[in-house]
Amino acid sequence: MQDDDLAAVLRALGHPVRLNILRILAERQQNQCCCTDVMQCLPLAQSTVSQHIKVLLDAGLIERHAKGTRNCYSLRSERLQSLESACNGLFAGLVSGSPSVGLELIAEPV
Amino acid sequence: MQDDDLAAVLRALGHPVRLNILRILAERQQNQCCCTDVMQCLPLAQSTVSQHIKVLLDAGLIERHAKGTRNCYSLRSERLQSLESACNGLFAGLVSGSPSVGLELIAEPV
DNA sequence: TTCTTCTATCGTAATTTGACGATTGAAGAA
DNA sequence: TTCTTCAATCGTCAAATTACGATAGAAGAA
Repeated sequence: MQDDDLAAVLRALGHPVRLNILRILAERQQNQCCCTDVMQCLPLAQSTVSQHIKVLLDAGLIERHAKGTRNCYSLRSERLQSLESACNGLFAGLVSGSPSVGLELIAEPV
Repeated sequence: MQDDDLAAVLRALGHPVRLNILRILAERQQNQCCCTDVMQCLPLAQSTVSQHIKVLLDAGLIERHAKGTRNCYSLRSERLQSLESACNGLFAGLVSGSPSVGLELIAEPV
């Protein structure tokens, strides 16, 4: 995952309401979950929820699929997985002290 | 790590310049790294770099220690570690579909 | 002391964010 | 058809973000 992309996704995650929306979607992933469902879990206006959903959509963290008269949302798990590995790479780089080199240099330092 | 805290830290991470600053600090963690050092790695004005550093400071991701006439910065690794585990918890919750319950419920679903 | 360096902060401006109500249009229901 | 529901989008507003140059004060160096 590219650096700007990682930053954009982290920024999208950087709001408590959006973290909650992701958790709400995760809880109901079996059932369909539309904007109203999310809205009823949050003390926010519909337009505000829709706006937060759009941020998550733009970050590629969730996807929309029309279901009759409603729009249903679900997590994009493959995107979450690549985010997870990007985060792991970031953290590993930050603690190892060599963020821009591969792991082989840890086994065989120059 | 609290939800608002996690969101605040993720938001602090959500800018490519700040990701770079963290990596720069990680690279030089042995040596001291001051604002000017960071500045020379980035195409930004000193005041802008200082501002980004402040965001990272406020998020608790780095710490400042005066070193003679300069201020040196270093990563707060214990903070990074708790962030890492919070992220792992978040991702685990999102993929498992039960973000607000403990892992024991995965072994013994109700 | 005076000079220089470092850097936090101030002031400013443009842009973005986060919230809201209102509107619009699509899709079923009556 | 008409009515209702759902939800994206628009317009607005206040606040925050991101960038910059300028300033100020602290700490060494000369």
